[in-house]
Amino acid sequence: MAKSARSQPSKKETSSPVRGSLAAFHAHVSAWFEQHQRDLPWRKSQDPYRVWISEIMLQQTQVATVKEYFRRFTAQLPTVHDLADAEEQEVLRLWEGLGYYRRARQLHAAAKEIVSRFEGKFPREVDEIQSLPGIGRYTAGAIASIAFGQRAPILEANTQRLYARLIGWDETLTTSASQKRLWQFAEDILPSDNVGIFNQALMEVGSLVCTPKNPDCQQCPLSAHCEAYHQGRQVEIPRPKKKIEFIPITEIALVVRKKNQVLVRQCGQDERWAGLWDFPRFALPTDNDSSDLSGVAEQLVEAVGVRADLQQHLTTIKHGVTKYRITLLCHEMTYRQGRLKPQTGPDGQPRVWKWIEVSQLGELPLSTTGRKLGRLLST
DNA sequence: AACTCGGGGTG
DNA sequence: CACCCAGAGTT
Repeated sequence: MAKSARSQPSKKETSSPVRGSLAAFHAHVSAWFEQHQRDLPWRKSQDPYRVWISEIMLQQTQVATVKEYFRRFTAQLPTVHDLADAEEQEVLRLWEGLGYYRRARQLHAAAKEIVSRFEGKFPREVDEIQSLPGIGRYTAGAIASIAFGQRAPILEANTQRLYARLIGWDETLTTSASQKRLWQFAEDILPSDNVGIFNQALMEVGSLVCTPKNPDCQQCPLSAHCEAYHQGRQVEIPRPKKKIEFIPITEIALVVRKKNQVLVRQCGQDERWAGLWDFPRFALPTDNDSSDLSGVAEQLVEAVGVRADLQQHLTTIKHGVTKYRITLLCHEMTYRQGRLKPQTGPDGQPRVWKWIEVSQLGELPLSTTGRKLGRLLST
C-alpha cells in the first residue's frame, strides 16, 4: 500500500486512474480501435451464444488458431439448443486440436444448464454468467460487456500487460495483490457506455501494439497516458514470469493392427484428454533411444489381454503437455491372439477399448498425436 | 500460491 | 529452441 502513497501533489481535484484525463483516454482508445480493429468472425454479431463460444475458445489460445474452429463450430451448432442436444463426442470432435479439452466438456455442460436453469436464454447478469461451468471472472465480464453492454471489467493476458505498463506496475503479476490492483484499474477506467467495444479495444491494443517484446510505443494511442512509457521502462514491465523446468519423458504409442482394424482406447474422466480416443500408450524408461522395447508386448497383454508382435517403427512425435516434454515413439504391432477384457479405471469408471476400421477413425475425437498417427495409416 | 490442463504461432 | 496465448478449476 505504501506504493500508492507516493504523494504526487495532485494537480487536480479528482485524480484520474491514468496519466492525463480519462475522457481523453477513452477518446484515444475509441478512435484507434475504429481505425485498426481486425475483422474477426465473432465480431459480426453480439449474439451471446457466439460471444460465449469465442471467449471459451480464446482462453489461452491465440486468435489466429481460433478463427477456423469458431467458424466450423458455430456452423455445425448454431444455437445453444443445438449444443445442449449434441453428443459429447461430436462436441469433442469439433474441438479436436484446440487443446484444454475440459473447455469443450464444460461448454457442453453449461449449454445444458442454460436450457434447464435459464430456459434457453443466456443469463445477462455477471454473477449468473460466472456461475456456469468454465466461465470465470474474465469470461463473465467479457460476455456481459460485449453481448449485453453491462458495465463489467475484464482482465486477461493482453490487458494485464497493457494495464501494468499504463500504471507502471513493476511487481510480479501473479500475486493476489497485483491481480487485485489490476482488476481495480480495469474497473476504474470503464466508460459509462459502449463498454464491450472499450474492453475489446484494450485487448486489441495489447495484442497489436503493446506487445510482450518490442512494444510499438510510437504508434500507441495510449503512450500519452502510460506511466511505463513516461519512465522509459516499458521493456522492463511487466516483470518476466518464472520459467518452468521441463521434464523429459519417453512414451510409446502402439498401432496394433488386426486386418484393417486398429486398437484404440477412450481416455477416462480422471486423465488427460478425457473423453478423447487415443492409441494405447505406455511409459518407457527416460532417455530411451528405442533400445529397450522388450516389455511393451507384455504391458499390452497385462492391460487388455491382447497379444501382439512388435513390428517396425512408424514415426517419432515430440510434443509437450504442461511441464512435460514427451518423446513419443510410434510402433506398429500385428495382432496375434486374445479378446479385449473389460477394463475399469481407478475411478471406477469403465475404460473403453475397441477395434476400429482405419477408415472410421475420422468419426472419433482423437488426441492430436492420435490424429497424426491416424493420418499416417490412411495414406 | 502453486499446479494442471494442449497445442500452435512466432522470432 | 524460448516465449507466449481474450483462463478456469483444483489442491
